[in-house]
Amino acid sequence: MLDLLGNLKRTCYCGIVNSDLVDLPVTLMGWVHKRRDLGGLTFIDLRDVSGIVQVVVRPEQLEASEKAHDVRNEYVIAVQGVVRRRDEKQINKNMPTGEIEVEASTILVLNDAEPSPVQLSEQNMSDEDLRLEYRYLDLRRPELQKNIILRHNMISLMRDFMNHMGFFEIETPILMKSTPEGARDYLVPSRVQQGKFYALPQSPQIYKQLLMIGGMDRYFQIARCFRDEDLRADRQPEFSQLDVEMSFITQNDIFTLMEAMFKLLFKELIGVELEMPFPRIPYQVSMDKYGTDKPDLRFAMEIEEISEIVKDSTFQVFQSTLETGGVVRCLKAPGCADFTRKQTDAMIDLAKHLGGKGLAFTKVTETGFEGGIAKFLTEKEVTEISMKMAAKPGDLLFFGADSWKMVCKVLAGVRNELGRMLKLYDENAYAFAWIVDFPIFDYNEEEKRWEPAHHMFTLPREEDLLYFDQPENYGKILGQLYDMVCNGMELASGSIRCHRLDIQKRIFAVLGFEPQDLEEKFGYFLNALQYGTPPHGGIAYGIERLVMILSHANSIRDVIAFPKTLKAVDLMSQAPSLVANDQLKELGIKLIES
RNA sequence: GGGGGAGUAGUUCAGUUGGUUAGAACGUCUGCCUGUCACGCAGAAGGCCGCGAGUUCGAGUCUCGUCUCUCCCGCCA
Repeated sequence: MLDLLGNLKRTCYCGIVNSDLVDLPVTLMGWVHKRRDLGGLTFIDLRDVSGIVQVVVRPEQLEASEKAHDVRNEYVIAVQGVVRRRDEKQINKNMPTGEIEVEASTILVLNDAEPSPVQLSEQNMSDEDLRLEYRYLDLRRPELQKNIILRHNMISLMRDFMNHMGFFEIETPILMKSTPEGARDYLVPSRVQQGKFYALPQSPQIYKQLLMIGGMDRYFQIARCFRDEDLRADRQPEFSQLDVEMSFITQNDIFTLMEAMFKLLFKELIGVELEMPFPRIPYQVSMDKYGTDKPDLRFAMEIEEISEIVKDSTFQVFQSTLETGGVVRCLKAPGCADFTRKQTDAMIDLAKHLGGKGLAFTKVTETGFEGGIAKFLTEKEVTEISMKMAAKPGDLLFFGADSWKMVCKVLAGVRNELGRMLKLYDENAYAFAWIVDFPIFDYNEEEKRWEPAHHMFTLPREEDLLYFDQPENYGKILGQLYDMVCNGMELASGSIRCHRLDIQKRIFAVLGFEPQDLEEKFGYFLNALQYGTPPHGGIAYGIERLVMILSHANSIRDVIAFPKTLKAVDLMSQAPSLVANDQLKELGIKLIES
């Protein structure tokens, strides 16, 4: 028999019942986490969002006792009772509320529950697809609730901080014009304007710049963004950004502001004191040392270029690589000379997996190099490589020989894998950095044209403006672009924007935009630039990635209340779904038979 | 679009070289139990071995295809 709540008021959360409340009456409401029925005595672990407390029901309380026998896991109940201190022998040290318990006088069964199709205990978790189908049950897991609440607390702190610093929170449209540069747009058909489509924002980039032109001075938004690209463990089709833009500032102002925010976030949320300021590493330096623009700086291992040393090498792979304009670079795995065949093979597989042709290696011994490609190297080469790499007996050297880009990718992958395997860092460490001075343009070899390396509304460094007249030097034009990275993850990306129409036009010229195309796609924005655009810049943070870092979550799905699978499906609601023909007809849309 | 991993009771998993009736634990149900907290004890129900072909006297096991989930590459200015 189910009870109704009536006028009963909850007086306390389960997880915060403590010894201060001993002998006081409480009314608790929550879910039956676990029932232990001893025949006479019944214990109920009662759970709500705050935690779990043990309720004890004595047989003398006839009605309550009867109900306690009948409840099952996940029933929703209300308990009226008195807080009691447990006897010394009965204290449960594994429970935050283990020193007390609630002696029930009445129990109301507010709702019953079918047996859960998913395992709710953390030890023996059900497969993720099943948990996603029953996400509302999965959300009852304290671990997941913790992440979602951490996310709330973080956003709340961000709002307070931005507000305190004089920013206005302004919402920008969700239905906007499609700009097919960059990621694929999610399109929304218009009924009123048949045959036309809105796009969901990939980011509010253009709007926030227009807000600066509009004189709003300092803007922020917790912005929902949408990208119709394939998913990853850290990528969902919809995600949130802390989007920030400010006028009359320099790159350094943004760094200072954001460092202050991070100091606050880490202190308040996880009690970590971050060291300030974060190191600033030029893009080129990061690529040279770590092979990536999002280096994991929790460990020191660095890559060295040895092309010059092996330029006359008889080793076929090095020779042909260098002849075709490639590079040879080396990564030292300290103390790894005892790697088994299986382990080195695993590294070679990783290299191939990342797109490389392979991975050369050799072991460093007292007398020189041994194994792998040792037999192809001259004594002089061995000496010089040893010196350059500061190699010691017992080390293992990996060599990447390919185009510069590919060597970077492969050795960066190997470096990260070694870091993980050899546990070269403290899991709880945070190594932040600003990566700065990105090039604005990147040459696409296949299509023989220049592409924006990051984004095209960026102000070039003043000293690089002369390169716009020198096509051979387009690649040297660096922008006032910056990323914040932490533990090998890109947390934020931003730039000082191009507020000058003349410079912006030169950028578009390099990218080869046809005037008509430009007008159609960005006309309204370029037009706006000519009416007094203040110097401005900003940054955008991936909210989910930040929560992942703070909570040590392995998957972005663990920090989103209702995430989608890698195929962009919501397993619970089965979105996306087919729609009725009438609905399509109204929109003027006809599906192609396939 | 490409490559790897996974799919067996409600759930998590085991299942040998292809060989009788596919097992365990948790959960569920029934009964007993007044200090449990992974409560205990006795019993029971519960299976399209993802799906479809094929090989075979015989397939959970081998082959091919397919679907789903996952990790990575491409992609993500």
